[in-house]
Amino acid sequence: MNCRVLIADDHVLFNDAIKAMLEAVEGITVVGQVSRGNEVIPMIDKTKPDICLLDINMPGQNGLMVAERLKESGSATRVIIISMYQDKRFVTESKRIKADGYLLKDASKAELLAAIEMVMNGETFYDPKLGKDINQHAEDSFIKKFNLTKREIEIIRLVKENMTAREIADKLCLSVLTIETHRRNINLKLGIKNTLSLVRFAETYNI
Amino acid sequence: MNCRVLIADDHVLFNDAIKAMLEAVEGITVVGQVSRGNEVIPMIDKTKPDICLLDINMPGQNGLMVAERLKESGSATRVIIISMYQDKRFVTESKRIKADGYLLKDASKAELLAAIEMVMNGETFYDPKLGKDINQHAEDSFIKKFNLTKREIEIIRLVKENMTAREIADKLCLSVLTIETHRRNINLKLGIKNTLSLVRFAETYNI
DNA sequence: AAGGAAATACCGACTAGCCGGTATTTTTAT
DNA sequence: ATAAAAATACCGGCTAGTCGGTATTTCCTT
Repeated sequence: MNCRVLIADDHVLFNDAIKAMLEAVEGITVVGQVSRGNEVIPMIDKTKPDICLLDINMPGQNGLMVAERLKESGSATRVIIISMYQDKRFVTESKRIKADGYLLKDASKAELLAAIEMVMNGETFYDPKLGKDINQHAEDSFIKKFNLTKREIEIIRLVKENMTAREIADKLCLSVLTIETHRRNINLKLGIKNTLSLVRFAETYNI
Repeated sequence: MNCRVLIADDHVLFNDAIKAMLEAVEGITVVGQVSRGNEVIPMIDKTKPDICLLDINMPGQNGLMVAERLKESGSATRVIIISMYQDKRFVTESKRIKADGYLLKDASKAELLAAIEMVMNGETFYDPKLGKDINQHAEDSFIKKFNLTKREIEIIRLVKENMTAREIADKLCLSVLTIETHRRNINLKLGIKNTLSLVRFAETYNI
């Protein structure tokens, strides 16, 4: 397959690097790169790429808005959103505007190439790390890695939502003392001492 | 020149792309890539790179803390901070810990190569786009928007580093009661009630 | 059925943070 | 020089969380 790709990210270094990486791949041509949202569509009109790799944060115009306008115009160019955000809101919005893919910057080169191939084949590719099922899998391996129980993980999630032990106790119909014991055990297992560390841990491991 | 480079960024895609881009350059070898802060120094010990390209935001340990520890240990590996932040505070901190370079992700491939060459020649390279007026202005407008004082912002930063009021008091040679008063005033101004909210605020507004 | 793990809940004591306030000193702006 | 803002520090009282422990019940695995 021969695939023409346009890269759009506000970080020129990222653009340059992705271009170098993709151009080493048989069958992929990088036709251009832009770093401002409002440069994307004019460049697409000019170079007619098969796929546009599109960051969300860009000066000039937001990547999702660009993608929406592109799709509304009936363009043949497919769009893969490349984002650092795992945030469900961005994923949901990407699906609403019918973006052809959504990849996290945590993804590997291999995953990017897989996304490009699937999208070229007319399929969509949403990063497997997004969504509930990945959370289930993560939860299983996560439980094993840190020896956390299901209840502990549930409580970690509620702490992450900025709930106090009392609020968590009320929500789960348990004693506040139970919650505090769980938190103590969690802190022991994770080697941490306070709420902020726990929340950061939860964010790092995407609980 | 033959230059061995280690890449450290939490986004694997960025790592993979930078690796591909650098390996196409005569005289540069990528000896490894890591995506967690606490993996950096063990990998440096193992691969002995000439230069480490180091992001600031990484799980496990902050890139600047890693760089500081590296410099303090007398390592021969030079450090170029690669950051999306133009923020003067990061630049200042990079200089304080004697990082060999600081490059924005807005920089181009050519600029990265120039930085690598200068640093290999024993010079430092701080991205020319960095400048006082932008960051000073950003901080000024931030102060105005939330009506925060300089001391309050300083304390917010230390809270973000997970320091207790007592630890902050010791560090600033003030009474813990002073710190608690500042925190009270901060919470009042921002309309928040606890440490987690404060830290999230600080992260959202990039303090 | 039995044993082990998870979950629940409590005790006492401590640190940390929050919340209402007041007051004085220092620094900055006019 | 003066006024205002910022910074500093304290009082009393509260909630929240942490830390050492123990004990019982429920659930799951063997």
